Amino acid sequence: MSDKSARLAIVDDHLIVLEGLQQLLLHAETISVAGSFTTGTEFLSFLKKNTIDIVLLDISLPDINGIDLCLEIKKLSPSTIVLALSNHSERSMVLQMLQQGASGYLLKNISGEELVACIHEALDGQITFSQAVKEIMSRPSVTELKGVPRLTKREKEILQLIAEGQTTPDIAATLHLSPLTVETHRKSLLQKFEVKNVALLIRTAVEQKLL
Amino acid sequence: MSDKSARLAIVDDHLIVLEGLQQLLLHAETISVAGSFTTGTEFLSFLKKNTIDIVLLDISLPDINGIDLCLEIKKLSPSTIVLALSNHSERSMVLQMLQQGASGYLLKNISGEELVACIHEALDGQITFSQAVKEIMSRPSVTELKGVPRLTKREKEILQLIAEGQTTPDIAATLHLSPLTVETHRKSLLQKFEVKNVALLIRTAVEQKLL
DNA sequence: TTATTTCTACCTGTTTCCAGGTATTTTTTC
DNA sequence: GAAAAAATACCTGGAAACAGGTAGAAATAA
Repeated sequence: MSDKSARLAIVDDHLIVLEGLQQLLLHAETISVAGSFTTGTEFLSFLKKNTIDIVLLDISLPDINGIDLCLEIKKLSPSTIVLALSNHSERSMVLQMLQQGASGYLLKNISGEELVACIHEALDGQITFSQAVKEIMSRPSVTELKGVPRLTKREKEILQLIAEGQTTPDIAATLHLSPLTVETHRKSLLQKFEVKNVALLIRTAVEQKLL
Repeated sequence: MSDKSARLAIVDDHLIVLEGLQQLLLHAETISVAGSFTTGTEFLSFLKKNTIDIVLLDISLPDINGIDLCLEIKKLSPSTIVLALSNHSERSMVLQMLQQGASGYLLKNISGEELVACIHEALDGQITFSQAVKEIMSRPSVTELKGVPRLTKREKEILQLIAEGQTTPDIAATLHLSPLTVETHRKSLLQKFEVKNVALLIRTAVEQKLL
């Protein structure tokens, strides 16, 4: 970043994590913890009056979710670098955060050196991940492995209605289609999911978080 | 517990949490941190050679789950008090841990004073919860609120098979029953869940974590 | 502008589901 | 030992699901 030590903020509703992070960053004299916060709003109001170079941001906060908060931070102070810090290692979460302008994603099982290294990388303008996240992002997604079918708009719509308990005639009525058309889509769904009835269809759809 | 300070161990795979807890317990001179571990097996082998009065135990560990670990600890050293420490606040988790001999359940958003207070309570032989857990356990369970039907053994069995995509004749074959009997149970399931077809049956069953 | 995908719709026939019962036997529970 | 709950099994009839096609129009991508 620069010559002086970087001003860092921590946002996490767990006191334990706050303390732990501060402890881990104690010996990095290039980084100074300028503040720690337990809610998103708290941090936002602080950010209005102070300059922060980088923020370690817990994704699950009591008042606002990390994705929205990230957006707010970037709106308020585009130069502030956001590093997501989370227990959850779902690809979709990582991608969403990056999309909102985060510069990296760290899991809470990160080590001290790794944490410092990642902060420096982020300050240098790079995108950075903790080791565990790198692995998750590099290996083929579960979606690809499981072969989650890509559904068309109509199919998603009809899947949703099936999951709501609607029968083929019902769905035809709500979508203003011929029941025969609905049956065709229904058949496509069963084929794409490689299942032979709605029971399995619903279960696998739920498992694959499509419902 | 006694006159000297209590020997406490921490088991958590997150370095941040380890550091944070140590920090929070630094000023409690009645408690001394005798060791911190990132895996269950690591701690178990330590416990074989050392005396530990109380252990703060993360439920989600890489090598062994908290419930099994708790049982192992109690087998190895029945006098060691186990306090579960977790991010997850599901009733069932809390109950399972207590059943395995844990003396309490703390969420990671606990404050420093609360943590020390809970440790002391546990050392005094009491069952202790962090504030957030108390609230969860005191209010009526989601199960009761939602009116999750209580299913008979057979019904659960058949529900499971339906969810696996088996048809009535299939189920009859696998359970060596008349298809007509299976149909009767199937009807009971639909009635108890107050749904009108399998699609809804499966969805609500999944939602209520029965599948 | 092709080529491909998606959406639409139809046909036939079998199987399964679902709704409405009734009823006996076995197991629990009180 | 009586009562309640659970498990078994049956019947009828209509509705819906599922399997196996075909096929034209419309939208999208190359």
